[in-house]
Amino acid sequence: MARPREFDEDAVLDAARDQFWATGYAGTSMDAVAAATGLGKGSLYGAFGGKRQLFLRAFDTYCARIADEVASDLSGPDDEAYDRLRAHIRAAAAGIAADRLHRGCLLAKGVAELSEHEPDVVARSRQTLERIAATLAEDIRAAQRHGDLDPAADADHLATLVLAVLRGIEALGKAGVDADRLAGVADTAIDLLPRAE
Amino acid sequence: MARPREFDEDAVLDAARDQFWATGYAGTSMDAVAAATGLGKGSLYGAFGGKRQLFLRAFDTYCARIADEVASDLSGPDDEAYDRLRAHIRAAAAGIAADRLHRGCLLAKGVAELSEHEPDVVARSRQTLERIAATLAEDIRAAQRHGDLDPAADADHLATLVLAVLRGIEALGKAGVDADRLAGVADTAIDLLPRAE
DNA sequence: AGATTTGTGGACGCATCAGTCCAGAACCCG
DNA sequence: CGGGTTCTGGACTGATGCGTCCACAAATCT
Repeated sequence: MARPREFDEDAVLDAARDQFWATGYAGTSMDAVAAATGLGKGSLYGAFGGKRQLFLRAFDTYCARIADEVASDLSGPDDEAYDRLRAHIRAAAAGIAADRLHRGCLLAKGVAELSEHEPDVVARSRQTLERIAATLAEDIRAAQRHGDLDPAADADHLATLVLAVLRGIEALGKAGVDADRLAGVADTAIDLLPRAE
Repeated sequence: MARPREFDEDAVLDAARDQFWATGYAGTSMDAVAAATGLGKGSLYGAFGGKRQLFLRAFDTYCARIADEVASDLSGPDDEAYDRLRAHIRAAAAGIAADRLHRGCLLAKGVAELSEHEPDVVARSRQTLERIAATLAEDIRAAQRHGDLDPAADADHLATLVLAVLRGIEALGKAGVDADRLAGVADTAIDLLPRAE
C-alpha cells in the first residue's frame, strides 16, 4: 500500500475557502493557499488538481452549508413558521450589518466575479438559491396553513421575493449602507407580507 | 508649449471600464487595458497614475451614469409617478434577464470584489445607492401625492426596500435564475406596495 | 527487511504582472 | 524654424503567478 494523507481534506477546504473569500478568485495565489492551508504545492495539486477545481470544491461546500443553515433556521412546527420567517429575515439583516469588514457572502462574491466566465459557478449558485427559495416557500406555506399569512398569496412568488430582498440586503450591506437602513428593509419587507384576514 | 493628447479621456475610461467589467479588478492586467484602449503604457500611466486610480475613475463614471439613468427613468409629473416606478422595476428585471452572458452590474461586481479592501469603492457605491434610494423615494412621494400609493407609508422605507429588491434581482440574475422568476419578483414586489384606499 | 506505492514540500521553469524609463514624435511660441 | 515641453509606445525590470518535477518520507505487503 501507500503513504496516507497527513491533512484533513475538509480543514484544507475551509482554509482555502477563507483565502478565496478574502481575496477573490483571481486575487488569490496558489502560494497563498498553500501558506493558508499549510500544505506544500505538491500535495495541493495532487489532492485537488488545480486552482480552478479547488475553488469549485470550496465554493460547493460553502453553498451547501448556507442552504443547510437556512433550512435549519426555517424548520419547525407550523404555528411558529411565521415567527421563524420574520426572525430569519431580521437575523440576516443584522448579521450583514454586523459585518463591518464587508466580507459579505462568498456565494455573492464568487458569482459576481465569475458569472461571466464560469458556468459551473453560475449553475451551483442557481441551485443553491433555488434550494433556499424552496425552503422559504415551504415555511411560507406552513405560515399560510396556520393562518398567519394570506393563503390566497402564491407562496413560491412570495418566497422568491423574500430571497431577492435577502440578497438585496447583502448587496446593500457590502456597499456600506448603514445598519439602521438594513434593519428597516427587513422590517418593511415583513410588514408588506400579506397577512391572513 | 507641449504636445497635446491624442486620445479622448472619456473614451479611454469607457474602454477601461469595459475591460474591468469583463475580467474584474484583479483579473485585469494593465497590458490588457492598454490593448483595449489602444494606448501605450506610458500614456496610460502618465494620464491616470496607475491601475488603482484608473479603476476608481472608471468606477466613478459608471456609478454616476447609472444613478443618472434611474433619475431620468423616474422623473416626470406626479400623475405618472406610480407608472414610472412600476415600469422601472419591470424594466430592471427584464434587462437583467436579457443579460444572458451574466455580465451584471459593474457596481455590484466591483463592490463584491473590493469591499473588504477598498474603502473608496465602498464609499462611492454607498453614495450611488443612496442617491438612487433618494430618487426612488421622491417618485414614491409623488405617487403618494397623486393618490396611487398609500400616503401613510414611509416613502424612504419603501424606497430602500425597492432598492433592495432591485439589487436582489441583479444578484439572482447573475446567479442564473431564469427570466420568469425575475419578472415574478418584480411583479410581486409591485403588488405588495401599499396602494392608496 | 526490501519492494512498492502514494504523499510531501520546496525548488524550478516559463509566463505574466505592475510599473518605470527613454528615445523619439508632435505641438506651440517666439 | 528651432527650442522647450509634453505625449507616445514599447522595451525593460524585478516580482509574482500557475503548474511541474523530483528527491525523500511514510506506509503496507510479502
